[in-house]
Amino acid sequence: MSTTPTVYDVAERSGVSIATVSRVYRNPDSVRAETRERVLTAARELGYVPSGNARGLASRSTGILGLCFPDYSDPDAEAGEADDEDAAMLYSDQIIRGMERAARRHGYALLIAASLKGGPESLVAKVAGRVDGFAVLARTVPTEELEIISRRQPVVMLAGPREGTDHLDHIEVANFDGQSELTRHLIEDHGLRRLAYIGSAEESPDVEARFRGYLAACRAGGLEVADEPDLRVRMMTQAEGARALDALFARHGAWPEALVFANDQMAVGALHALAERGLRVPDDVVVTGFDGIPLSRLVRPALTTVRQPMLRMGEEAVELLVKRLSGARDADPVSLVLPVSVARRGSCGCSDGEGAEPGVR
Amino acid sequence: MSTTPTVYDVAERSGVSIATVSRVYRNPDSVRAETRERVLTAARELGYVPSGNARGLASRSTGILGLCFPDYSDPDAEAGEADDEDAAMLYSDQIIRGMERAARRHGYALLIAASLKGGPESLVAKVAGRVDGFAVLARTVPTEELEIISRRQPVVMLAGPREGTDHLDHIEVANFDGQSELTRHLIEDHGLRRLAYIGSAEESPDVEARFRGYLAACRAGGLEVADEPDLRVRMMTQAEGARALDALFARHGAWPEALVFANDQMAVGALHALAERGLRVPDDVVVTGFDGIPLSRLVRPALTTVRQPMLRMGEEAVELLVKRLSGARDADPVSLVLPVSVARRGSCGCSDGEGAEPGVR
DNA sequence: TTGAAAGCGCTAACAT
DNA sequence: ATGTTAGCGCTTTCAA
Repeated sequence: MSTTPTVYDVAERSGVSIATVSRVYRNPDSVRAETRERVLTAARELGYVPSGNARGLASRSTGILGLCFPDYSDPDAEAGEADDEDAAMLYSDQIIRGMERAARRHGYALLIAASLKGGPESLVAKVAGRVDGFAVLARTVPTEELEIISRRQPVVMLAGPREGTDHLDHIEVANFDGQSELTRHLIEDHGLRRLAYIGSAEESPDVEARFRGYLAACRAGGLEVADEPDLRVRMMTQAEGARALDALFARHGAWPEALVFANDQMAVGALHALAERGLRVPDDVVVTGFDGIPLSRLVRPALTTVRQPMLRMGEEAVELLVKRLSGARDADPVSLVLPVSVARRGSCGCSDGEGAEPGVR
Repeated sequence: MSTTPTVYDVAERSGVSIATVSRVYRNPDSVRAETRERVLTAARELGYVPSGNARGLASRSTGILGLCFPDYSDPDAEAGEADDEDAAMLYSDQIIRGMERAARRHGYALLIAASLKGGPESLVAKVAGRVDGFAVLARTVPTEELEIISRRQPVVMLAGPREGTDHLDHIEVANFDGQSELTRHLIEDHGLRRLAYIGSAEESPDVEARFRGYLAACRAGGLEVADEPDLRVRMMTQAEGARALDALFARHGAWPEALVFANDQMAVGALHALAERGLRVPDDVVVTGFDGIPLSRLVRPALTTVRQPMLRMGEEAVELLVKRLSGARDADPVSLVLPVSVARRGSCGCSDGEGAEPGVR
């Protein structure tokens, strides 16, 4: 681990110029085979590895794509080793996976970084300075900052609404459509009329879109509903989902026929709490979620929910970036809305047997 | 997205030297507040973002740690959207998570890349050239190549045996101990004597270590066992786990009292297949796994298994790298063996109620 | 096919 | 507190 060999060392040892050494790596065919071997041998003997930094600097490109996502670290979470599945974390895991896969196909590596505010050197700047283009999960970075950076390099915004970032490529999921289709299913196919919606206090645009989808379906179905969710929780966790029941019990005269949760975590928590109270799902009350996390298939009854294609979101993000990087730099901003699908399972009264559920009884 | 502003542009616009611009970013306090503001303003107006490449080149460090892992892309896997949980993928997800978390704590970002062989520019070289240090999942990269690279920068090897990489830092999990403790539990605490071990055809060192742990415990318990697993499957998937039963049925005169699988996936598959055959677990036959994937808690009966601390593995890897990077470059190679813990659950006949199993009934 | 030389954008002494 | 000046290790014309 002494000194780091450079092109000069390799050049000297193999008796060629540094230009030739460079060529051997960038465009092997442009060098006579014999020379090439000589260079490669010298490189191996010296333990030479090209410096990505120098390369990037000279060629103005890094071969790296980036992803910035929010810091989900949960103060409470430190407790258990094998934590309970955190939806947000699963969410970003999937996106990472999707991006990595697609990036690899295109010959890129992936740089990931969770937000963490610091001096003038914010997270994005760090990432931005090291990649050819990157994706940002909504609400990770001030839009103003993104505006500046996107003048330099392709940026694609993931999830959230487009507000204030019309100049950026953008990918979102059909939250509105998904929730409204699910709600329509409850109303029309199951004939339910007393629904309750449990959303979150924090005004996440995605969650709001879901609620609006719910509202639209309710109204289309002739139900009268307030402009506000029946309940807003703080965290969208299982625990809060379970607790939500108490709040609803306390508040409602008429117990609803269906509990429409803004995500799966809460719905699963509710499922659990309902069981403890001796209420049966879906017979006594219908429960639905949103996201389609793996757990939603595993609980009994399996959770009716809306599946989000998060892996695909990561892949699409990379496709968009790559497209920009190979020419279409000044094309108009693209806005993709990925379709979702309603998974009709046991918790709304649909058959529990949609396909095999391998390994779980 | 026209030309990219540099320190020179910012310096000129704010009437200072490039050195001052640099200082504003690297060490804000060393610049008079007024000057700093002027620079920052100019930078904002210009849309300036420091080039990570130039920085890295000049300062000989990137602020990035890396991870290379195998390409798990499964030819068959393209089928289902929300695939069935792939153990290998979960494995690397966890490590990524752990590394990202720890890296962030230390102010590093994380560069991830799955293997993919190419010309003289192999994956590692690409990663290596862009990070201050990195971790490699065993069997991702030829040891020879690692040998060369590790002369330049810290490398830590994850999982696998240490063979041929004694000069590298290394972290592994106590596969032997875990499997032997689990086996001991079956023999001593449950009084079982006819066990069958299902391993894999591919000679993964980790899996071999598990088998050796099994053997050791069997012999310590006075059982006579062959030097080979009772069965070797090709893929360690749920499907193969289920199929393993047929093979065992066909081969054995005496049906074993316990099926000891080399991982959870297979064990879960077997659980399923046993249920279909009307065999009850653990009454008719005991089943155990290895890994402690989330699914292992969710199946019924819950799977007795050995939990691997993969998240922690990622964290420890970063700690090791950071330590090397801050001085201890020439210290002797470290070899960590992370302890595992046996999760005694329903499938071996232990109480099914180890702690709450939130949300699942 | 190969070499010479001019940067790429920044940091880090060393001056002032 | 701020400016000057060398590089950092590579890619890339332009010549030979």
